[in-house]
Amino acid sequence: MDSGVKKPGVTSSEVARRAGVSQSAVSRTFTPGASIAPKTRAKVLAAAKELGYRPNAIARSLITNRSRIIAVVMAYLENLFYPDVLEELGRLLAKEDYRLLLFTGFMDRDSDPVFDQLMQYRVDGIVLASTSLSSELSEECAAAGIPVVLFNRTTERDAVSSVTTRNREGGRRVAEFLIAGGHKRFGYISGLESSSTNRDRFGGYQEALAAAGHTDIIIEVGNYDRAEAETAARKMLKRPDRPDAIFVANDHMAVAVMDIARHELGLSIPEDLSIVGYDDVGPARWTSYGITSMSQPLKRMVEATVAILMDQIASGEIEAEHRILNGELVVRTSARMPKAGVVEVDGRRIYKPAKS
Amino acid sequence: MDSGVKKPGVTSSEVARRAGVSQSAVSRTFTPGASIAPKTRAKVLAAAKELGYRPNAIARSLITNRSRIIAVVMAYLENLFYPDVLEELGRLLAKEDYRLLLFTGFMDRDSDPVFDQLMQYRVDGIVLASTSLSSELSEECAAAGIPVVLFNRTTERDAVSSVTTRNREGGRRVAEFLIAGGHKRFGYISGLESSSTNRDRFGGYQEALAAAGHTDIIIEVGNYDRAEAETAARKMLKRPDRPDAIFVANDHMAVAVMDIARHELGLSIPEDLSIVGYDDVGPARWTSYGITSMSQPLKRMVEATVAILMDQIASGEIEAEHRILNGELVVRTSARMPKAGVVEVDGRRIYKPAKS
DNA sequence: ATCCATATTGCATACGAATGCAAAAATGCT
DNA sequence: AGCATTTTTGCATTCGTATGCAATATGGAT
Repeated sequence: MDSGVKKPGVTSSEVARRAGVSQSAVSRTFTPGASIAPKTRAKVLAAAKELGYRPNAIARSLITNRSRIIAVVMAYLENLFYPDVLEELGRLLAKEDYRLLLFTGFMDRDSDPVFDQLMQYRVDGIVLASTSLSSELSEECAAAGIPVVLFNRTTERDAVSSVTTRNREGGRRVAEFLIAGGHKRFGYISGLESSSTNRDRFGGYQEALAAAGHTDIIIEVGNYDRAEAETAARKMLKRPDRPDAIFVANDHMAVAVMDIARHELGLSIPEDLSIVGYDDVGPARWTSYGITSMSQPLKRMVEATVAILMDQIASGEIEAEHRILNGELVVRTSARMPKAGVVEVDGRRIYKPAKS
Repeated sequence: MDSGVKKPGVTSSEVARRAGVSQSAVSRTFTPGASIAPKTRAKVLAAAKELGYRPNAIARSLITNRSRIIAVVMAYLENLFYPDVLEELGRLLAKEDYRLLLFTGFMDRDSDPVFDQLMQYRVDGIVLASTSLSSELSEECAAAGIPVVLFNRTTERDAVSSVTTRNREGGRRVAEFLIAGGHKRFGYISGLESSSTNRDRFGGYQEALAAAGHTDIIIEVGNYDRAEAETAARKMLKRPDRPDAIFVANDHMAVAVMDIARHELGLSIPEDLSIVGYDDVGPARWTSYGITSMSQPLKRMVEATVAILMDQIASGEIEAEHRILNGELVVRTSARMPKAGVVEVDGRRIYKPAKS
């Protein structure tokens, strides 16, 4: 229609004039708890609709000092786990009437530019699912008084909240499962060595293996990256004493490892080699892979994340809270099955050893 | 440290006082083109650093009437193509000093709440990569004077900009490839029937098949959804006259179709059945699938998208622009190869028939 | 040293909505 | 009807920054 010079932008004052009331009345009409007579309210709403008025969130933020925006920092989206998280986060935040500002695609050292942005937009909260710059960034934000939740990771000083699963138990469970399956030589393809998640998963794995007398784990580094995982797999599987069981730190890498093992090295899975992953993400469920994997209860993790944020925003108190959820070892076809301990729950097969 | 009551928030006036200058000087220090003496600037910067000042983007937006925020609307992220797009978009937008507000996870009819949000936050531009609510939403936004770019889709009335690839040619190319491969019975597993992308891909496929005398295409609907694609594949492949070549409207579904064909129905690919997909997305490249697929030049598509937005924002003119890019048929192992026409470019094998 | 052109600076105001306060209107009660 | 409450309303101010304008400082040329 019009040549679209700029944006028009109907203001509350215009609506007020049109409705024959004060600007305050308009504001109160659009403010949930405010004192406004039903009759006035109706007049205002009518005028607003006629003019196509929508309250300006920017102006509102300026005065309320809340942006109703949550920043989400994710290093990369290649691993489907994160898009899934993102989608669920978006859903829950929308339900709480919050928007999601996404920061992604920079694994570098430079946390500062990101931090600057966060501060500049006065976001009400932050979800940190970035592997690398967690600690520095989280400290800064916490210091600035902005609620932060570390998603699927933690830092030593627990000054900042986090939502994780029992990674150590998970690693232990994987080891028990593989031992019960009768495996003899164990490998581990690690994630980012600096990440808490990786340390814990490996820690539990190593611990349980050691308890069973296996102290020689063959380790390669995958850094949560597909290409690096491929290289790691090649190296590990070309050894004369190649493992007959590999725990891969996440499914994203496990998929790559399986591809290399099967199609490049001609190994049969699980006959020649068992593989267990972590996350229970989409591709793990695809029949071409069927990865036996420690699940992470994504929905509940996201729920907890949002709950913590909402709590802290509402109370103004930033007290670090650590939510640690349980995962399950979902049994599929990528690893040899133990004789006992696999039970069926809701159509899924879960490894649940009797003792523990 | 402090009990974290609320957010402190250093203001430009505080910095001004500290630096012994006016608030205007502070503002100008942080405004790229502004007139400010180097000496003053230095003083301000020093004071700003001391106090930990960052300009308040909210307040700035209020007065400049630009939020430097681009809204991205994506229906779902399950298809890795979209996370990839998202990541690249984030990268390029960041480079232009724009933030990315993500809306996702609502396939429903209700475009209105989303639209409301967009308007309330006075976003400077919108990228619409949502399949369903494209047309309605885009019209509304365009009417409001906000630059909109449809990503990987179009509408009839070309009042709103779009970035797509030659889907019709793509469909045609796939047909030519399959015909050249000596296939006899052709199937198509469609995406959302209402989407322009699906219509075009199928249109080209059908057209080229018809030109070669094949008028009986077996069609099932997959709606770009994995589960539906599985059902579609089962139905199609259990027919006595099952096709020996299937064009699946995107790779996300093609993966599911391959899983069903191979593991549920025991078919060999490409011996018993050839499959061609679209997008050339991550899993298509994984060796377990090796999907022959029409590529979409993601980076260039995103580049074009951002370019259009920046143009329109800068000029204030909203003139619909349609960028249509070329894809290539990347040949892998999921479909029988024709005798001729496959050439190697940059280590990838591409189907490029001599004639056309 | 003087004067002019140019570069800097501060003042005052604007952006659009929210809100404390006091005035006004509506309601309840006797 | 008269008075005490309670509910609504409008006024005026505030949030933090940008910017037009006029005032001032700076630098160069003569």
